Amino acid sequence: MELTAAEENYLKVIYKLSDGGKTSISTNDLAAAMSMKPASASDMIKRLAEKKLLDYRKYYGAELSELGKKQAIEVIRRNKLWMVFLADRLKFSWDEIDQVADELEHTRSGLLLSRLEEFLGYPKVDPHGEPIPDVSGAIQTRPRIPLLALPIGQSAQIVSVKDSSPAFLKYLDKIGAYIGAQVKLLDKVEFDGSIELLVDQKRTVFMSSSIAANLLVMP
Amino acid sequence: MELTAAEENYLKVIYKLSDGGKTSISTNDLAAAMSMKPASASDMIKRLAEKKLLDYRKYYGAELSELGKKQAIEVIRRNKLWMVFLADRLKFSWDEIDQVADELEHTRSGLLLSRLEEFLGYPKVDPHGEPIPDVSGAIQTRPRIPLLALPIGQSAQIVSVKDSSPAFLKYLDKIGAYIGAQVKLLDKVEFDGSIELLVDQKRTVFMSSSIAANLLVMP
DNA sequence: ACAAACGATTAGTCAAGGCTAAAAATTAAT
DNA sequence: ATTAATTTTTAGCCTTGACTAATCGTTTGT
Ligand SMILES: [Mn+2]
Ligand SMILES: [Mn+2]
Ligand SMILES: [Mn+2]
Ligand SMILES: [Mn+2]
Repeated sequence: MELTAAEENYLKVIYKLSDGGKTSISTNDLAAAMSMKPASASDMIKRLAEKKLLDYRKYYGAELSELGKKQAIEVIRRNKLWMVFLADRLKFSWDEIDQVADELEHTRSGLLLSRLEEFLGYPKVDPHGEPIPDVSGAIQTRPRIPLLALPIGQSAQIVSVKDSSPAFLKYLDKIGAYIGAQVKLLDKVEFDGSIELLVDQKRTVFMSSSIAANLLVMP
Repeated sequence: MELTAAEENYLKVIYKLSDGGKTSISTNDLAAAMSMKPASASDMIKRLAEKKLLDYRKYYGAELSELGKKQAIEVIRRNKLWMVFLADRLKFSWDEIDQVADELEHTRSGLLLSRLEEFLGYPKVDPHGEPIPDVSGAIQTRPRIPLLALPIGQSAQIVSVKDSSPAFLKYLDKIGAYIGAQVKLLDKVEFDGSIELLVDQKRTVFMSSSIAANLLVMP
């Protein structure tokens, strides 16, 4: 079953919007996430339904089928492996990666993918700290909590960022809060939820709650 | 001027068929080289002419314009850099490379290309020994002659292969005649043009003239 | 309960890029 | 010089995947 690049793009976004294909998504949400018009999304939903990639009841939203889920995960796997290549080997910064990986992810060649994975040393997470699905489609999730949920005085490792905007990533860079950095929550301000953080045992940083809310850590 | 993948594929093939864009090519030849129907090639030629990528007189063939030549060389450059990546880093064998590189070559990102080139160490030749155009489009050709034209007793380095068929490449592998290998022409049989060759100062090989005709060497 | 608002689908259009079949132009053979 | 063969172009059709405008269904506010 050969999917086109457009179909793969839709599947990937549907998967992400619907929390791993578990919940139903609306036409307008899909269109917005794809930066397209609702009519186009509606069209594509109908076609994906015909190909049995999702279950669809008119006017009531779409949900990925098992097959659709499998295909979406495959695309995500390709995307993340290319992300690792771009970040680790080609020294792309976080904010430059996504667009290029969105193109490379559609190169269809089983050999390419397995060789790339081997070349990269079988990475387990992408540059944002998200787990990479393995060859069978299994996604190994690690226990992680929002930085804000960490008890005062406890240390943890930054494992993931929820926002990918250049501004946000640039800020993280500035304070040294990269993926894998060790942090310790020194204090929480009750009033506005802002926090005081020790980064890599070196630097103390004050951070607003809206920033902290986008960081996930592993205690 | 954004070119589609289809347009880039045609330009690349036109360039190669027409000896660097210098001579005019026919619709049928182009169609055959693209594995498409003459009607489709005719269609595309018309569109490329409208975009000033080639000069075209109905019924009399097409020739690349300076602009078209420049674009074609750019595609070839991307193609060859990916080839080097696939061969050197992902350990693809010669016969597995071409199809995948034909897909990767269309990924459009100036940053990607320059970083990839840097990562690969600014290679000068592709895995077949063909020179890689530099960033300005210049192609540095090296003096090279057919193996058959080498005088008896003279040594030379294999720099390029003219055939890319799996069977041929497999044979070269077997006798150790990779790109860069040092060879010495020991003897020529007048009758059938076959030759006796010393490969890498180690092995003596007998080779038919049809094989030898596909090897280019640098004395 | 019904109208208005909102969300989703359909109808119709377009461009790219393939195809087949038919027509036209060129080239080769008698 | 005609005719025949070959090459090239055109005409018409198809699919994908976008769009706008119009319509249809559902949900909400009064
Ligand atoms: Mn994509
Ligand atoms: Mn290509
Ligand atoms: Mn067309
Ligand atoms: Mn459609």
